[in-house]
Amino acid sequence: MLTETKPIPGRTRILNAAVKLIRTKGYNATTVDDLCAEAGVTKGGFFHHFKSKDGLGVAAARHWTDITSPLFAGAPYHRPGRALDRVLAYLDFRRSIIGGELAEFTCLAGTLAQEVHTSHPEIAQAAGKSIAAHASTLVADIQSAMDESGRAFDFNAESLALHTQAVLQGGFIIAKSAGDPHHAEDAIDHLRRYVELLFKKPEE
Amino acid sequence: MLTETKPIPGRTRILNAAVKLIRTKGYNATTVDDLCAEAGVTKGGFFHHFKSKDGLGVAAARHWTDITSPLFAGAPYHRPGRALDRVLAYLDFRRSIIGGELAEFTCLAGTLAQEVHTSHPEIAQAAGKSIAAHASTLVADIQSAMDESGRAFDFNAESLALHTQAVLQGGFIIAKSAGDPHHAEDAIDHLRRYVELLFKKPEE
DNA sequence: TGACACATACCGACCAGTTGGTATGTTTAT
DNA sequence: ATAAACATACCAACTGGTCGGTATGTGTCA
Repeated sequence: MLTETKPIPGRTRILNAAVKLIRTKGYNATTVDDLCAEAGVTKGGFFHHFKSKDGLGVAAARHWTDITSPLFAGAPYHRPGRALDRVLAYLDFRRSIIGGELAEFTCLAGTLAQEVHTSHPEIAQAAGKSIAAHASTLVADIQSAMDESGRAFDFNAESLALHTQAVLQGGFIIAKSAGDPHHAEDAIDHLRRYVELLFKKPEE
Repeated sequence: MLTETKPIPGRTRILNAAVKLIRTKGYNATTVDDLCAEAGVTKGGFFHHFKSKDGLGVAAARHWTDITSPLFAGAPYHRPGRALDRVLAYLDFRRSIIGGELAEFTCLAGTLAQEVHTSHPEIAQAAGKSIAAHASTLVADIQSAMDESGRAFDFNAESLALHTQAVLQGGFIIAKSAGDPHHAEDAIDHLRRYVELLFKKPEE
C-alpha cells in the first residue's frame, strides 16, 4: 500500500503562510507578494482564492480558530476530575507550549486585533470572535470550580475566562517588548497564583 | 502684559501627531504624509527633524515616556501612607483614566512593541524601555508592601510590577478585539483582586 | 466541455525619501 | 557696530520603487 501523500491545496498553504508571516511581521507589513512566495503560489493564485488582502485577513483569523481548536480540545488538561484542577492544568498547558521563537507561540488573533482594530474592523471582529470562542471553552470548568468551592464571587465565570486570555495576551506583549519569551511564562505564573488564591479553601 | 502664547515647534507637533495616529492606526499604516497633515508640516520639514520614518518611531516611543512620566509622577496615588494602599491606588488610577475612545487611553509603547518587534528592533527596544521604566516606578511601593506584610513570596517586586503592565496591555488587547473599552476595566478589577489576595492578612 | 485551480504580465496609486530651495536667527571677525 | 559666515526650521515639487489588484491566459479533471 502506498503512502498517499495528498498535496496541501494552495488556499491552505496561503492561510498557513498568513499565520506565520502575520505573527512575525504583523498584518500591514506582510505583503501579498510575501504571502505568495511563502505559500509557493503566484499572485493570480492568491486572488483566485481571496477577493482581497482584507478577505485573506478575515479568513486567516478563522483559520486560526480551526488550527487552535483541535489543539486545545485534544490536550490533556481536560483529564483531572476536579474542575479547579482542569483550570490549573489549562494554565500549565499554556505555559508548557511556550518555547523557541516568539512567533511560534504568540496569538495571531491578538496580534491582528491590536493592529487593525480601527482600520479593518472586519478582521478585528473575526479575531475577536476567535479569542472569545477560545475563552468560552474555559467557562464550564471555571463555573464548576466556582460551584464546587461553595464560595461567593463578585465576578462571573465568563469574566475570569476572558481574563485568562487578557493575561496571556499581555504576557506576549511584554515578552515582545523585552525581546524575551520568558516574560510570557512569568505572566502565566502570576495568573495561576491568582486562580489558586481565588479558590483556596480558608483552612488550607 | 501680553499673554505670550509660544507656538509649539514642528518637531513636537509631529511627535504628538505620531502618538495620536500610531495609537489609532498602528505604525505601518501611519504614513509620513498622514503625520505631516496631522502636524501641519510638509514632508521636507518632517525629514529635517527625523532622518527616517523609523527614526520618528524611536523618537515617538521616547516622547511617550516624556508625556506619561509626569502624568503618573503627579497623580494622587502616591499619597496613602501604607505601601499596599499606594499600589492599589495606582490600579484605581489606571482604571479611572479609561474612558472614551480606545486610542485615548491605550498604550503607545505596547502597540509599537507588538507590531514592530521583529521588523524594527530599534523601535521595539525603545518601546520596551518605556514600559520597563514605568514598571520600575512601582517597584519601591510593591517591595515595601511585601516587607510590611511580613510574608514570604515566591516572586520578587520587579516581577509583580511588570505583571501589572502585562495585565493592562492584555486588557487593552481584549478591549480592542471586542471593540469594547469596558474589558480593560475588567482586567484591572481582576488584577486588583489578585493584589489584594496576595497581601491579605490571614485573620481578616 | 466546462468549471476549477492556478500562472504570466501588467497597471495605477501610493509611499518613503530626495532635491533644491527660502526665511530667520546666531555667532564671529573686523 | 556691522557685515560675513553659518545654523536652524521649514517648504514645494519630484522620483524610484513597491503595493494591492486586474486582465488574460493555460493545464487538468469530472
